Amino acid sequence: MRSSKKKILNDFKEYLKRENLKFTPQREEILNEILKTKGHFEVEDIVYSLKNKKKNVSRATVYRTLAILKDLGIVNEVIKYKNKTIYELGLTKHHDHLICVNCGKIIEFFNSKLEKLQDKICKDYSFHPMSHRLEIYGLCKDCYDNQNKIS
Amino acid sequence: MRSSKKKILNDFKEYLKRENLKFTPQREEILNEILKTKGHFEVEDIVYSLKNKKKNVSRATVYRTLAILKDLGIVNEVIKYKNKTIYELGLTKHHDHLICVNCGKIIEFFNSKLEKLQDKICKDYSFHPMSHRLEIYGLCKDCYDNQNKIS
DNA sequence: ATGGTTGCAAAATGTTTGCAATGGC
DNA sequence: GCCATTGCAAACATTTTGCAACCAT
Repeated sequence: MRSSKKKILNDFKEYLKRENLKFTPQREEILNEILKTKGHFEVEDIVYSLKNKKKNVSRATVYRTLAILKDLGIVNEVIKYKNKTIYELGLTKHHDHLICVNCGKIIEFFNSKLEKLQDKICKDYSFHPMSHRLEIYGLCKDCYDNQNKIS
Repeated sequence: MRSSKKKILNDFKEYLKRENLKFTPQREEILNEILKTKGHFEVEDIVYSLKNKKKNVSRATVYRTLAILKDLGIVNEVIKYKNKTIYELGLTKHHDHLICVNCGKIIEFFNSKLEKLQDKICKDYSFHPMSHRLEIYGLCKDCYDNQNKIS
């Protein structure tokens, strides 16, 4: 495993200590829940899972903890979709998304040329990039084939 | 002018007729306001401008009209930033965005190499692209300089 | 006159915040 | 014991919606 749960937990604890924050059961539960989630998630997912497990963690605490985890880089905001924020575990290698507008499938990809080209563009505009998000919308192979079969 | 205001207005009227919708003074005022805006805008900008001109158009109507204009392709949602939607006139040539996380400034750019590279990537994944959105977050020159001045 | 449209206010949604009680360290 | 943290509810911000009056066609 690239980054073990143990290591992440330690990073989290160290970060909290460094920032003079406290390691609480709630924060631990939230982190655990996020680590269990392999893909994308939103606040409500975490609240719901914890409630199901009879762990009492308030929605406010989830929001507050996510803010910390975001600062730490353990989670990233992926996108605001339908007025709500979607997060992902930020430990995986950076990647972009191909999103099928028909079936909703999300294909992840990474292309270093693309990354370099973006850096060059930023330089041209004297812009100092911190992160980026590329979403390409269209039809995945299956949906494209199906569509052409029918018509 | 690539697409005159007159033509857009006509497109709008035709679309409304086709969809069995009505051309109302409010819809005309909203469209005019949007056409006057050269760059990005949000709902509040439109509401505020119209109020200043003593044109009585409710916020609800602005939202409802924007939904129509979005379907028609006259406006596009650019991003959801800080939980609010930012729009732009959708008639301009395709471009991507550099977004300053400090001052919120949005810089537009277009790079044909980038477009071609994306097409290639899609081909590699047998994905048939229809549109895309690239947002690069970071610091604009001014904010970057200011930040480094202080510390 | 018919049926879409409007403004309003209320509701819905997602997120943030003030505060008293709690609990890490 | 200090001070960050928590849960709660209230506050906020944006967007959506129900409804009665209205108006474009």
